[in-house]
Amino acid sequence: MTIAEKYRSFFTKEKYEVELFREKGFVRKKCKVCGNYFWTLDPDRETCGDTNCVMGYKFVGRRGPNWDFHQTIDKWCEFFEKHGHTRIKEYPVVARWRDDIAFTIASIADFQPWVVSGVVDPPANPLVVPQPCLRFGGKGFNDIDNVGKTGRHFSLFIMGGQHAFNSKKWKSYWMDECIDLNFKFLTEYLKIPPDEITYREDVWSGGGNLGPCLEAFAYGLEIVNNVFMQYEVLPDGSIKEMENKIIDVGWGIERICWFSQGTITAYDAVFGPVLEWLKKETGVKEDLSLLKRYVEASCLLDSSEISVADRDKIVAERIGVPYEELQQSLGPIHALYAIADHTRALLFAIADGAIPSNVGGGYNLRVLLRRSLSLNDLYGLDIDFIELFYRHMEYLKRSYPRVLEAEGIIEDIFKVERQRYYETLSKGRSYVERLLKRKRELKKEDLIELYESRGIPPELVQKVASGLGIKVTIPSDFYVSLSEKVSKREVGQKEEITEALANKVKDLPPTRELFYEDPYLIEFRAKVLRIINNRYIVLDKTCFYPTGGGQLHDTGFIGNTRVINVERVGTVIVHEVEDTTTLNEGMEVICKIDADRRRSLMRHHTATHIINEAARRVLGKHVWQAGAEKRPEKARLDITHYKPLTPEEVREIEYLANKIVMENRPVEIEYLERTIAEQKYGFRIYQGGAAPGRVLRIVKIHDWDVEACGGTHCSTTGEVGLIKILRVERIQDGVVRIEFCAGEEAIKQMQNELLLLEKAAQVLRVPKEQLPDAVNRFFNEWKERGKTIEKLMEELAEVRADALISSGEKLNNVLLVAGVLGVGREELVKITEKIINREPSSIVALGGGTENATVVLGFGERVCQLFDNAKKLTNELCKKTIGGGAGGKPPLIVGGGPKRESLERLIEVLKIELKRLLSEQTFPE
RNA sequence: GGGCCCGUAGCUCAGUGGUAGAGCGCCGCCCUUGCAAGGCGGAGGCCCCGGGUUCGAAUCCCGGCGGGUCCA
Repeated sequence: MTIAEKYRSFFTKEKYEVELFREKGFVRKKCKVCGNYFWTLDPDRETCGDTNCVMGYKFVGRRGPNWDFHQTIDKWCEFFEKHGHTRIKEYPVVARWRDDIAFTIASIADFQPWVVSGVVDPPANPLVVPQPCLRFGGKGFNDIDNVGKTGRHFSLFIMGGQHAFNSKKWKSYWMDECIDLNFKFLTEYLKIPPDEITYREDVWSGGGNLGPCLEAFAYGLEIVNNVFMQYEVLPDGSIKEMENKIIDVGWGIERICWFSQGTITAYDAVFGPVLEWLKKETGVKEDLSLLKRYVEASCLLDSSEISVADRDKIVAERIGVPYEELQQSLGPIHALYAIADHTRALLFAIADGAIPSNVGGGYNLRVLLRRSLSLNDLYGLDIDFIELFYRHMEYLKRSYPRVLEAEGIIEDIFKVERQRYYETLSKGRSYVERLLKRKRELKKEDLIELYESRGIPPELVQKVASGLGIKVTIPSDFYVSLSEKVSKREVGQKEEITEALANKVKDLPPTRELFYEDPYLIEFRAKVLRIINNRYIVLDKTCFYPTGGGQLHDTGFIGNTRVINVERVGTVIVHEVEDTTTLNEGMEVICKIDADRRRSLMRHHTATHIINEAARRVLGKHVWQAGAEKRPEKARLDITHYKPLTPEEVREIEYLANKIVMENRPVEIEYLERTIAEQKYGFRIYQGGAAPGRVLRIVKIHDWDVEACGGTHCSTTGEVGLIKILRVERIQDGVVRIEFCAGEEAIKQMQNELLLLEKAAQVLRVPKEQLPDAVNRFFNEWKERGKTIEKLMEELAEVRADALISSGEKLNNVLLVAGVLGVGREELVKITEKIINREPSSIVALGGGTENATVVLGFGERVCQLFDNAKKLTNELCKKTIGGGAGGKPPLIVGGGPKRESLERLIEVLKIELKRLLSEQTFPE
């Protein structure tokens, strides 16, 4: 049972009955279909207004105010601005200020967690924001498949966020005024007759909060959900009234636009000229009446419980059109809708700095892109995707100029991804072909393996198989079996330690942070406030930097005890020390940090900021920091980039970074209120991920880089000294790791590298400048020599084989060659091969080996099959005499063992055994 | 963040503990008026790297590097 279900009975009629309902005379009724309570002006109404309850969309063909996409946004904003709201700039769809979600999934996400929890003031109150949101589903595979089919599902949609914040400090409106505004917009702007509007009661929960919500419906479409965040859920499951009560209203901008136009689907209304162009380019013409019937039937089927293929079959039956005919007729237009949606979502995501990838949120983008390509191929649409992206850009830029950020980069990303996709497909195809030639039959496990490890969907397997005349059936539960895997989350051990410490320091005042006041301070006096478990020390002030923001902690001394770790626990800084016997709570101590270590960390941190921007200038605007670590000896920076770095790019980045160092630019620190910082510098400041708190510490390298950062920095770039990139690696699709060092470490590094070269040059006795040529020559010579040796061994084996053949004894018409030679295994094998190839009626048993004993048995073609069990015999004898074993199969058996001294005896025994076996048979001449 | 798959000739890949292979491509010769095709011969391998197990590792184990893929 969900939290919302648990508290459903708590939310009684009174909790929903707003002023408007009383004033206008709304009546509360129970929906005869879904059983939910709803409010309406029409006393005869029996259903709540949800699509399923009223059996479909009822506004199609009904003309409203007829707004296009941009007009919808403008009108909607205009209405709320007229009623005291401030329109704020939308947030990116990539949620960089959050560490719990990859993409912005709702307008309220803009204000979580800092504004919602009351730590940070809202940018305006009340406010509206037409926020682009990405949703890829999460329940299952079906959700994304809805896009294009139901007429209302999008992977990217604009949520018209209407928010009002109420706290001790902030006052705004609550339910009465909210629903009042709501009703005004629906009736006055959207011109919906009042008695067509219904408000359905529901309970909303999310992120540990709970509250009543009223969903507004008209003509079978939910247009807006009014959520009132009012309660928080405590750890014991009980609820309590929140201090910050927030109005979280999400308007479906696409739905309003659709509603205002009365088109068959929302796509027709929203994509405007882009969809027109797509239709013209591809020549796709939809059968309008069939499409209308399809949407009417399809919108009733719950997408999360039924696969799209099944749904289409049901729809086909309901509207009385054969399934195949339906597919053929509507498939292309559905594909166009989906492609228009997916490419729009990709455009926004890429413009905001996301990159398709095989991990994280990037994977969702890859799925969108591949799905678009596959639909394009399936219906032979032959869409020029690059132009499509630019058409979207052209259309969207009026309301969302930031999509232009994708200009120039989106082609390259698309091309790289497209190539990868088709490579995977063609490799997959040929792999399946080979597999089928070997196996003829594929089981469910095979199909799953093909899909999971090679990305070959079962449909493709089926297609390839039928080309070879093989039938492969896809189990109906195929995708279900895939999703059955359970993922476990590991709880960090470290978390538990900090949690235990947190309880022991929570009564202490915040530690004064001297490292921010003066990053060059290395010695200070402080008072010991607390000693915990003879291991942890809290001071009243400190310049020991605690691990954070990717920068490692400082080390040093408190009094004469060594500091080995420093962590931030809430607002208190805790020092972990070796022992505390010389310290007492309350005493004053002299503390000193390891200055060299700190200096090195500062250089590495400033260098990280320099490199980050250098990479962006060299590689493109899509580059964002995806993680970083600064250690005393080196640092690493992960950046988003969609292909591996070339050596030239690496050199260019390194060069540019050092140029900034040499220009000795000032590094300035400033403290800004979060929302002011965002407005002044944009979301680029969130390079290091989510920065906590109300006030942000902004680190600014003059005319170069601005980031919210809690680290210690050099005061000018010149202090970094020198930046040396050590190596780059691609840690996953879309993320490249740059490892580098700065200052003294960089000098050491360069000296070490030079030393390596010098050592190598010395070995080859050439000047280091000639090293590449010399190494190349030596390597080639080495290869040539290997070939010569091979040839000589071949010849030698020939000679030895000759000698052995003439010295062998003939027994029962078979030539028996046995003996011990002073050669290694490889040579023994070669000699044996030569003899048995030349003498079809021969048996060879040779011993040799360099350190260990080796024996090789060979059988000529004509006697071969009579010695099937020779391996077993040899294996046993080897084990017994020389302590090893033997293997292989006739005509060649190889064995060996460590007891070299018993080799002669082994060969003797083998000879006797072989003679015995020979005498038991007769062989023709 | 987690899982799975793959690294062998220039390319696509077979080979699962015991002689490193195939197809395509490349070079030479033969056949042909020429082209296409065919026939014969040949060159071309740190079997990704480093450890370990073993008498013996392309093959098994561990680690690393490189690529692919599925899922949260």
